[in-house]
Amino acid sequence: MTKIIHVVKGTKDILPQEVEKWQNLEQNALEIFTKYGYKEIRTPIFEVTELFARGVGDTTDIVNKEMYTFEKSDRSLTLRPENTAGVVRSFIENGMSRLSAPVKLWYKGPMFRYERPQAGRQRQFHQVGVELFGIKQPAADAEVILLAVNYLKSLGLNDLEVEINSLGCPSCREEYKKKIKEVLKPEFDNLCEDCQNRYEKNPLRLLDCKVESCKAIFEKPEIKKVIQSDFICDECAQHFNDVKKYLDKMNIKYVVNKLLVRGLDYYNRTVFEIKSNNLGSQNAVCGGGRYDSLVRNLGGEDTPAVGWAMGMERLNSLIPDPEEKKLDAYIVSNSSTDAFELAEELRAEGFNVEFDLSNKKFTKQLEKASKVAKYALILGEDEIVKGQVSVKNLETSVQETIDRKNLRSKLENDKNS
RNA sequence: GCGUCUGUCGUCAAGCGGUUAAGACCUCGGAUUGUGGUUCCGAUAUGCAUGGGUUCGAAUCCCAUCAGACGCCCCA
Repeated sequence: MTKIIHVVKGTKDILPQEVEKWQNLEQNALEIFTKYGYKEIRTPIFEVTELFARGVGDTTDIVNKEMYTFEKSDRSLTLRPENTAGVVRSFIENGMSRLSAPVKLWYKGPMFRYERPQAGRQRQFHQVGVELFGIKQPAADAEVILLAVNYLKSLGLNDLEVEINSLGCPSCREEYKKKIKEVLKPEFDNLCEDCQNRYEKNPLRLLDCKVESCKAIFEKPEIKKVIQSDFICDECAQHFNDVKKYLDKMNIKYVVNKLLVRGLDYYNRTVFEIKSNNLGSQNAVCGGGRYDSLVRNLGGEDTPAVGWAMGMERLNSLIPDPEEKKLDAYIVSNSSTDAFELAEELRAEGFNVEFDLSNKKFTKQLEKASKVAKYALILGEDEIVKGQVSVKNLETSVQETIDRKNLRSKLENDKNS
C-alpha cells in the first residue's frame, strides 16, 4: 500500500457534518454586523512580513516566534497571524480615511500561527472580527463591545464573562511601567525565568504570572500598592469611566480586571476579553481593544480605532451540534430514468431529493431511504403507468398512492405539520 | 521552545512476552427480485504509528523518530 498523506500538524479538515455550524457562525455574523452598519472586507491571506513586524509589534511572541514566513523573489512574505494589521493596511492604501467616519469593517477567515497545538489552539485557525475607525470617543469602545456580546447572544452563548481594563495612553503607561520596574528591582533575582524576561520586554505582563513564588512577591504590601495604583492619567480615566457608563446603561455585565494586558503592542486605553468556563485553559473567545496609533504607525493619517477578534473554533466548541438534517425525499424505483426525472422535478420545486444511482434491489433502496430521508417516494411500474407515486412517511410508516401532480402539495403539507 | 500522557480495522476498543489479534458500531452482501427502521447469517487487520534493538519467540519489554491529546509560555 502506498503511504497516505496526513493533514499537517495543527491543521484540521472541516468535514461535511461540521460545516453547518460554521455556516451558522458566518450567517449570524453577516446579519448582526450588518445591523450595526459594518461591511465585510476580505484581505489577502499573506502580506509583506514588515506589515506584521510594524503592526503587531516586534517584541510580541506572535511576531518573534509564531509567524509562517517565506521568501519569494527577494521579498519576505508572511501568512497572516491576525487580521487587524491587514485591514489597517487596506484602510490606508484605499484612502478610507477620506470616508466619513466611522468606517466600520468586519472580516472572517483563516489565520496562521506556529504554536504548539492544544485544546482551542491550532496552527491554522479562524477568526471573525470587527474594526471601527475614526472615532476616539468612548461610545465607539462601547458599541464594539456591545456588538461582540450581541453576536455571542445570537449564537446562544449568554453566560460568558466580559473583562475590561484600561492600559492608559503611551505616556501614562510608560510612567507605570517605570514604577513597576523600580519597585521590583530588588526582587529581580527571585522572579521566575519568564518574569525576568518580561521585566524588560513587557513589564505589564509580569502581573498575571501564575508561578506561586512570583505571586507571593506581588503580594508584598509595598509592591501590591504600586501594582494596584490607578496609574492612568485623568483623560484616560475619564475615557474608561465613560466606557463603563455606556456598558452599564446597555446592561452589559463586566468585571474590571487590572491584570488584563493584551499581547499585541498596538493597544492603548480600553482592552477587553470575553471568556468561557467551558473551554479548557485557552478560555478566551474574544479579545480586543482600542488602537489609536496603529494607523499612523503604518503610514496612514492619525486615525483612532477599536476592534476585536473571536476564535471561531472556540466558539464552535461552545455550541451544541445540530441534529442531522434529512432529505425531504428519497425515490425508490427500478427505473432510474423515471427516478431521475422525478428527482429533477422536485429539486426544481425546492425539495432535497436523492435516489439510487447503482441499481440496488428494492429493499436496499428502501433501507437507504429510511436512513437518509423523511419520505420514500415509490415509483414502480404501476405508478409510472398511472402517473402516480406512492408516498411513504418513513417515521409513521403510513403510505398512500397519489397522482403525481398532487405530490408537491402533499410533501409541503407534511413538511409544515 | 519546555513538560505529562497516549498511538491495535473507517470508528470505539480487548489484549500486559507464546492467542488463529476478542468484541461492538459503521460499511457491504445474503435470508427477502414491490416495502425499511427489529431479527438472523456472512464478508471485511498476514497485521498492532514508523525504524532499530532485547529474546528461542514481541502488539506486548527497551531506544529513536513521527503523530495525537492535555498543560506551560503566549494567544482567539
